[in-house]
Formats: sequence, structure tokens, C-alpha cells
Amino acid sequence: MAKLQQLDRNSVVPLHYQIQQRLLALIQAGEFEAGQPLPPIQEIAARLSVSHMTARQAIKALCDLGVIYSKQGVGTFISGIKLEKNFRQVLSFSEEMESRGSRPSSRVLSFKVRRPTASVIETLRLQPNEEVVELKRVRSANSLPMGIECSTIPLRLCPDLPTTFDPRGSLYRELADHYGMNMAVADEIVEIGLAGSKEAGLLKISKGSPVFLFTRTSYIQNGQPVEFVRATYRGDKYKIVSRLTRIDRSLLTLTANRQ
Amino acid sequence: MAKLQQLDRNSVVPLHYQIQQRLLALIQAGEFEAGQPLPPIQEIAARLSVSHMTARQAIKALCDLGVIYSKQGVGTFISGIKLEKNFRQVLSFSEEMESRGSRPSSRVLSFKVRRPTASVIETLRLQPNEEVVELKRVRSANSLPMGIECSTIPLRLCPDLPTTFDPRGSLYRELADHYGMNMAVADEIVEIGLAGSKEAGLLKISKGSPVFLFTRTSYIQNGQPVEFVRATYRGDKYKIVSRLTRIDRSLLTLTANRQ
DNA sequence: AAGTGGTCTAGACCACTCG
DNA sequence: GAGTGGTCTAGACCACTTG
Repeated sequence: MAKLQQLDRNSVVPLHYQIQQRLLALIQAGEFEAGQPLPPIQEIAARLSVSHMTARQAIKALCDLGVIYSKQGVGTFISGIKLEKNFRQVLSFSEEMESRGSRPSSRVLSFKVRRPTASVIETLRLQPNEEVVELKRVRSANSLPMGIECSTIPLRLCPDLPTTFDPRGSLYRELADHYGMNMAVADEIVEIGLAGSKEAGLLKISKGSPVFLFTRTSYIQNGQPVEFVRATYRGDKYKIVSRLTRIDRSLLTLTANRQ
Repeated sequence: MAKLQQLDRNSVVPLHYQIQQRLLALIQAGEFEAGQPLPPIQEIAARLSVSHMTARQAIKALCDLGVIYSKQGVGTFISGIKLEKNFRQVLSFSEEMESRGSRPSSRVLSFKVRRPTASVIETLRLQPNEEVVELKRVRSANSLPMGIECSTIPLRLCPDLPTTFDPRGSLYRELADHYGMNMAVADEIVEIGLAGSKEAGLLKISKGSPVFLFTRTSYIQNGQPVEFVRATYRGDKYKIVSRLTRIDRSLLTLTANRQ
């Protein structure tokens, strides 16, 4: 039934990934209706002249994404859950605003090398006497001030940042492009606070207005903490949109059951 | 080097999953230090007398969890990122409080079958004239009121709920045990609001205090929305702790690039 | 019994990194 | 060149669901 394009066997892109893309494109184009079964794995494999395992690898990945789900002995079905790209991930302010269709901008409050506070030393796992780069900015979306961010990064990891980076640009992009550091995971705490007079002035809200207080630590793949952020966002204009998924509890309880 | 236990080949538990568990247990027990390489896949496969593919399947799963990471041509390494179980997932209030070590309790404000509002009809994809079960509760942790939750569920999906469910217990547990519905995904919006006099009284805070406003829709695996929740949590006692991960952008931009 | 997804194998080959 | 992870195959077998 479906128009599954043939694969490019000379491409550097792995076959299983090509299949994944082809299927996802068909699903998003509405070729399959929600709740309807996909063609059986065997059929997909035969049609594309790949092995069962390769086809299954693609199916597995799409299951992990949540766009389809498999029932053993029955089939594979389209999930009604849409794959949204607007959910919270490890995103810089710039990326987040761009993905929401807003134009991000920044006003730099300060950009300097300094000695870290004790709590920063601990979260960023710094050596004694190590210095950090600190960047304070007011972030705006479509020229409307949304929040104040203060990022702290170990100088050791990006020694040229203070001289080569234009602090009005995207910090994440700079860290990725010049230092090969891509954020993989971020731990985040969100609390409610009240704007002080200084913050209120910067955000153009009245003193005492409720605000979101973010505390975030970002890590690259090897677990090295790279960035510590304290941020304040307007309570009246900012909201958090996220998608939560359920992960396999059995692995998490391993530690508890061991002893 | 490592003490990899032999596998149980008669178990119903798949070999790749057994390997995954064994490795995770060793990692969490501190047998490997952060940054150190795991034994090569070939060696793991040989030691456990499984094929390369099977061993790799286990490695892949652990990479997805973020506890290890692979560098092609180099090896597989322990990530310094800990696998925490306290992060936000699709959790009921009961589960969330239990995972934080607090004792959850509930005071039922109302529990009834009613006609849904227009916005609920849309989010829960209800038929015209379909009824819903509505449960309003004050949720407490260690007897301290933390929030007010109002859950709405299609009556069609749980026709016996009004007569068989004790509304002081865990709604998620009831839905899972009696109706086989396990929440797979939840979409959530968090905003800041101010407590009205009624809410303030229930939460024992002063009127006008800032509060978290949650709007959440939970889905089971096939994409069917099962629960719509509006909740208000105290801004002074509640905080959101979450872990964000970065997902493959190339798949998300598929739609944008198409046409 | 037939059809489905899930697991596993034994081996081949490739791409990458490092000394 | 040696060692590593990543891909892929062809086929076997199992577990599960449905008619």
C-alpha cells in the first residue's frame, strides 16, 4: 500500500536510518492513519530488500520516539501521539525562541573572567583556583524582555571565549562550533520567586511580581559539567511546555533491590 | 577485569536485557570509574558467549539511558552522568512523593460523573454527550498541603471507576490495575498564577501568593488521551526537578525540510 | 495454524582512531 | 596495522495473538 521509496545503498547514511526517515516521513505526511497498522516488518524488509533485523532496528527507533508502538504477535501501529518539536529539551534560549518562532535577542550586562563561588566550584567540579567565564544577559523575544540569565563556564574548557566570542550571539553555538562541546543532558530546578527591584527594572515588570527561577547545570556526553546557569524569567510572559515520558522503572530500581 | 556474571540461558528475560542489567549493576556499584572504558564489545560478547549483535544491543540501550557513551573506533566509556530516579517523568502525585521519600495523602473535595467543558471535550477527544469522571483533591506530603488537583477522565474508558475506586488512593494505580491503562506520555504546561481566596484556604497560604499552575494531558501508548489535569501547587513548597535530554534534531526537522 | 513481533547467531565488512 | 564500534545479512527459533 505505502509508497516506500527504495533505499540508497551507496549512501553513507545507514540503511536502518534511511528506513526510519522514510517511515517517519510517510507517517507525518498522513499516509497512515492513527491506530492503523504499519506493514509487517517482514514485508518492509522484503520490499526494501534488507534483512529482518535491519528493518526492525528502524521500527525500534520509532517506537522509542513514541510515534509508533508494537504489540507482540499482533502488529505495529501508529500512535496518535504527535512528534512535537516545541518541547523542552536541552536548548539554549536562542534555540528555544527560534523553535517557537520568536526572534531572540540579547542585551549583555556583563562578560568577564572571575573566581567562582563555592557552589559553582562544586557543581562544575572545578580545581582550586580555577577561573570561570561569567556572562550575564537580558534575553528578549521579539524585543520583549523575557528573562535574565547568568551563565558560568570553566575557563579551562574554552580558554579563548573571552576574546573571540561575541556575547550577543548564541553561547551554545560557540561552544559547539569552536570547542566541540555539545550539551547532552541538563539538570534543572524550577522554583517561584519574586522580582527584586533590579530585576524588575531589567524585565520591565513591577517589583514583587512572581517570576520563574531556573537553576540549570548542563553536561556534555562524557558527564563533564560545562555550564551552570541561574536565570529569572517573567511569570507573566513565560511558560514551560514539556513532554514527559515514562522510562523503564525496572532498571531504576536495580540499586534499590541489590544491596 | 570485571566480574561479569554468566547469563541465565533458560530465563525468559532476553539475553541482551540481562547483559544490560549486569553492566548497569557493575557501573552503579562503582566497578568502573567515570571516564574509564568498558571492555570492548567483542570481549563482552566472548566472555558471555553471545554474539556481537546481542552484546551491542545492551550497549546501545545503556547509551540511550546516558550512563555510557561510545566513540567509534575508540571504545565505550562510562559517562559521569548519574542515572537519577528523582527526575520528572510521567508520575502520579503519589509516585512522585514516594520517590522523593515523602508520605503522600489526599483529601477528596469532590468525585463525580459530569458533563465535560468544551476544552476538555477537545483535549480528551470526546464524542458529543460523552460523560467524564472528575476528581478534585487536595494533595499533601507528610500532612502538609502541597497542591490542588482536578483530574478528568472519560467515563467510557473506566465505567466502574465511580463505584469501585476509593478516591483517596492512587488514581494511576487504579487505571493500570483495573483497566490496563499505563500512561506513556504526558504533555504539560507550567505557568505562574496567584492563589485565589478559595485555593489559599485549602493550601493554607495567604491569598495572592504565587503558585504553579499545571495543565497536563496524559496519554497511553496508542495515543489515546486518558487524563486531563488542572493543578495548583504552592509556590513556596513545591519545586520542579527535571532532567532534559537532547534528541536527534535531524528527525524533527524532517517536516520542515520536506516540501 | 498462520501471522506477527522479538531474540539470537555467526560471520562479514566498513569506518574510525591511534600509535 | 591493529583494535574499536557500527552496520548488515540470512536464517533460525521463540512467544504471542487471532481466527
